[in-house]
Amino acid sequence: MNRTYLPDYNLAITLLGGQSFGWDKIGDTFIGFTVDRAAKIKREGEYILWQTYPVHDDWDWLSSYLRLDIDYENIIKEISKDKYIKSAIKAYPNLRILNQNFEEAFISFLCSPTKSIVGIRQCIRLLADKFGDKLLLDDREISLFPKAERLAQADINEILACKVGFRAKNIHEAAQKLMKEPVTERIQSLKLNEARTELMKFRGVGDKVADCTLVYGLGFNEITPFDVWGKRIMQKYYGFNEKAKYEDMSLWMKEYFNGYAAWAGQFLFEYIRSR
DNA sequence: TCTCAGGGGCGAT
DNA sequence: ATCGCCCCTGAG
Repeated sequence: MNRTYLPDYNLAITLLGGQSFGWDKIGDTFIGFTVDRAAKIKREGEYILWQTYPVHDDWDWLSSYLRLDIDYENIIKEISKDKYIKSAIKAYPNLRILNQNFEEAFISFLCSPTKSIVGIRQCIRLLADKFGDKLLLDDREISLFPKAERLAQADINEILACKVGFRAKNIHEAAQKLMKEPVTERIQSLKLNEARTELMKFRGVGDKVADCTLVYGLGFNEITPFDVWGKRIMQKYYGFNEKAKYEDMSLWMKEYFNGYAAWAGQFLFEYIRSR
């Protein structure tokens, strides 16, 4: 295991909250899989012990995944102007947003509609076991997140067997569409609004799935996804009424948090939902 | 055993 | 713009 100084990073809530679905805490070690790497991370005081697989010692990958390139202090400073956010930061210090692979985040959130987080996690593991590459983490075999290419080739019934229900068709279609043209490269090159429009052209992608993909898979900081909890919170704490539209709440958050709505939302929704 | 909501979105009105 | 339905699971 490598040892790296990283005091201000809340591994538990960042890795096990609802932004990525491939992580488990086994004993005091976080073990997770993504589409191209698996990793072990363990906190030791102000340091982390870590290893990556199948490529070992890949700090370039891990630091990018953990998104250590952003100016976290500044973001915290910016969003702390809101009193609820301030409380949330106090309750969950050092919560972060991960930088996930675009296709991985996209496919993950295609599994999410009307599912609980445990449900999504279960689907992702079944898909990984059926379609993902296998590799050995020391003494333990683990499946990587399936590549879109593999899902595109799959029989729809195989995908259905992963308990995704009516989402199977959406996942299959999306994977095929990602293979057809260089859609991934193109979407990754677009600005926020254009990328959002492109994502919404996929079957199964509405406001929520699009925004989750934009924030967790494409690195946009300036918007936040609203789930049912998010909507309730906006009503309870920020004066939106029951009829408030997704777009209205989204625009307001974008303005209010001035470029960092993603981070504000992450704190806010994590904080209130877990109470 | 049953009901119900769960980090929504689609398609018919 | 509204509303029933999509498939499946775990909680109550």
